[in-house]
Amino acid sequence: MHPMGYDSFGLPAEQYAIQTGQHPAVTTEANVARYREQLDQLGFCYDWSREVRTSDPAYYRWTQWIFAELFESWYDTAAQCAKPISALLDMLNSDGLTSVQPACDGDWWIELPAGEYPWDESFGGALTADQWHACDARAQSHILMQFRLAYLADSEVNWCPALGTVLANDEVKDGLSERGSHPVVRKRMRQWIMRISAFSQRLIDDLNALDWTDSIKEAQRNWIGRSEGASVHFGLDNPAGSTIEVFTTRPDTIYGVSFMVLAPEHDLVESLTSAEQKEAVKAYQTAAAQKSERERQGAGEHEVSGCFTGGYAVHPLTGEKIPVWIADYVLAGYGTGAIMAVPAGDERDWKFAKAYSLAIPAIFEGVDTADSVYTGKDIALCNSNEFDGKVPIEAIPLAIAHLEKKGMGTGQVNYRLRDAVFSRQRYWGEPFPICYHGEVPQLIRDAQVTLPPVDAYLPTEDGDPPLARAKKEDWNVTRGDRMEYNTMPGWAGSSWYFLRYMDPHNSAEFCSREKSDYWGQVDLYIGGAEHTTGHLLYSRFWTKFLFDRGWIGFNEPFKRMINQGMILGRSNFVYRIQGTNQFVTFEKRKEFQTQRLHVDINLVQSDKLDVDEFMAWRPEYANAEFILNENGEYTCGHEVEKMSKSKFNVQTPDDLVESYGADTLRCYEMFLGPLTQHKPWDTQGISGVHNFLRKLHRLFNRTKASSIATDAQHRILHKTIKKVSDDLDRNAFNTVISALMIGVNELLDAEAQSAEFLQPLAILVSPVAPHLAEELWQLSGGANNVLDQAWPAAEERWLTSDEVTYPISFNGKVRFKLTVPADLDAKSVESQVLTHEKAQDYITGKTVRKVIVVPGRIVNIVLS
RNA sequence: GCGGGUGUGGUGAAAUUGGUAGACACGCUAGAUUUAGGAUCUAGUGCCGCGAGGUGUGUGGGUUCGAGUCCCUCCACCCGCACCA
Repeated sequence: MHPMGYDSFGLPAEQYAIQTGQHPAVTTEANVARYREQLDQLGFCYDWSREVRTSDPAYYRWTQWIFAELFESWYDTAAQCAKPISALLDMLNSDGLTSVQPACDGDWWIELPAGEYPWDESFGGALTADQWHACDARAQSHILMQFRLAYLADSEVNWCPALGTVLANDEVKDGLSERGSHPVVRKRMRQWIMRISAFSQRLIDDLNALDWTDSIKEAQRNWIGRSEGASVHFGLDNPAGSTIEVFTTRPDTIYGVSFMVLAPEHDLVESLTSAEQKEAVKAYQTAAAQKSERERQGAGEHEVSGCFTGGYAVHPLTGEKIPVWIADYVLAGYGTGAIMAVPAGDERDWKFAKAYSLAIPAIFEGVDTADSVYTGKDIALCNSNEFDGKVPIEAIPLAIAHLEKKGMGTGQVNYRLRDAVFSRQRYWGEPFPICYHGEVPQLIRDAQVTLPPVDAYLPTEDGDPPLARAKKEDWNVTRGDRMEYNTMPGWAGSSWYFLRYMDPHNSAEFCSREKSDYWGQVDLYIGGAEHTTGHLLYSRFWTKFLFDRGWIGFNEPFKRMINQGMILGRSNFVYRIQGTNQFVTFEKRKEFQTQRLHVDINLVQSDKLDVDEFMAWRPEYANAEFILNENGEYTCGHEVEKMSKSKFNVQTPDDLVESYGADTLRCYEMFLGPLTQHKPWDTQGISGVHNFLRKLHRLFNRTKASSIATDAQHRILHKTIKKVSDDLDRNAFNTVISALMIGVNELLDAEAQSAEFLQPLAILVSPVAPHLAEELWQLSGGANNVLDQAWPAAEERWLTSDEVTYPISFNGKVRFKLTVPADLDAKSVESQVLTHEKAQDYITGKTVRKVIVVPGRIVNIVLS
């Protein structure tokens, strides 16, 4: 099966709709037709009866169905398996949460206030059946939401107030929106989220059985980021009885804790902060919120910053008072958003302690940590009571046991992988099959929700997503108080399409079990390594989910994968002066604070921008102003990078097909280099490949029916058959082309003229140059179609030769060549070489220490 | 900083298991042919050297009869993630 489809929801179509007012379905349709034309023109053999489009309601109906099933599922951590929510309900009704551990946030009850739920302040998550029964329907639905695999929760987004919309990281440049150069802030928003983190361990473990490159597997492991350590509770005075939970990979260093740090957004910051510190803390929090995620984490040198809350925690083992700070370097989204700081043993804690003159207790034997930090694991601990004299490898398990005994902590495994935000405030995506009764979301399962028409593809004035523009009667289904206004992200439809290929027209199921059992996993997946931490992880997640629930019989989507290299393009840039609509030429860009923006390469000739076309390109540039160079021109910057729609550096194959033909383009692309390597798109060498195809044509054009092939010609042909077959098997398409070039050159030299003899060559060429191959097949008198012919076999008798030429080397340096009968044994080769007159020149006056004869390959004579 | 990848002529690259480094092309040089050409053909083309020869796969070392290939060291560039407790 060799199918093709379109991941046809997404930003470029939506952006175009915003600019032109045309419905994205219309432009998408046109684009698909265009792609199909190009694919056909290039001679690709896809099974078009299996084509899918993620934006087709008949397809996204099943994307919606999978979402609904995720919503109706929870994860049993004991069984490591996704299960239907009905099973969890049964448990809750009989035992509460006493005998089951659903995957959830460590403090899932934190946003369910004690007053409104049947528990008090000291509730720690151990819900009883009685408490469950005491909840009303609304409360029960909120509790269940904490355990669903698709759930609603607050999450931070890039919010651009001026545009009234949420931006992707891609659309934010230097803290300003790429479009319009407006400020962007971080904002909490109610979002659909996928509980991929529940699958973390399986996503790591199951990598072992996959035939993928080690680099991709390693990158996924790092992304998932398993770390072992302990969860430790630090008590607080205020509010009395409360605790800060931290995760640490080094519980053995707990006696070196001299302060604690919370993320500025941490829930406990408010109650911890003393009256005197209130203002400073507030200011720090505001400053942190105004920084974009990129700025806060990445930008430039990491300057330490933080603020004392005025509050204190209690050390779980020593009972000492420990100051609690907030700082940027602790991330709200990782672990518990809080750390115990051990300045002696952690780089960042050490820098922080130095910057704010906090104590650095010495806990490593013979190491003075006043001047430098020690992060190794080879030195024994000191000043650590029961861990004194032990190296970390011994002390870590001891520390965990000790904390557990005292009830102050537990051993824990943490994963870096975060749950995946599944909402987009966009129009051109799958609508959710969800309506709301008040705050409570409800699934719509008896009818498919399709995208309603809207008057504009922009957010509403209140900042609601575009779908909020649809009036009640615009929706094909309306339920509850309102419909869900968000749409699904791009990766929704692309996470399962390979299953739809197996059963593309099924209107009763996403894919019948019979079909998925028949086809099984994808045997070979050729895709880009740039999807490592996105698509390739999400597909694995959804596959495991569908497997757990019994809808498919395998738990990994892609058995074997080859990562093709990216084709790189040459991008052009313009430089916008920050906060203005003024663009400065490349030569003068350093005189201003600018944002570098991609510009469509079609508007640029030899790096000179056509400013009129540029102004017409997008409405926001209609009244752009330009600062030109001395020649009155606007020069663009340039860079070679991934060829991509979002970088506006895409070159279409059309012109090349026009002047050289589709077969030349196909062959040239293969000839450029190995499949897995990145290659800049450069058409310089295309004439060489074009020449080759013309020579090939000439070879077939001068055939004579009466001609009979010589032995030498047979040897050339069969050598070529073998090389091409072998190289195709190992996906070395670049050397397939050069083997064919060599074969054709040699056959031309050998004046091959027998049409029948040349027929296998036409078949060899058919995978790389199908159009020409068909013509050659006809020219050589072949019947029917070249593509239906059996692949030629290389005959052994033409591959062997009765003679073999040995390179003769002395001390590893090749000096001359010697041709001997192929069946001559090593001993005889040796004596022939040593008695050869040319050998005497090198041997004379020296001692032959050793003679190495590698049969069929080389002879090496070691002299001293 | 962490992780991954890549380093071979002027350029894209080949060398599949440790066995003649630079196949096959592009480009370049010279010549032939042509009204002309960015067409075609012939010869040459890693570097140094008139030559014999020497030298050469990012650097330095090692293993081996033999290393682009294996081991160690360092360097450069590219990609991803960027304070992950």
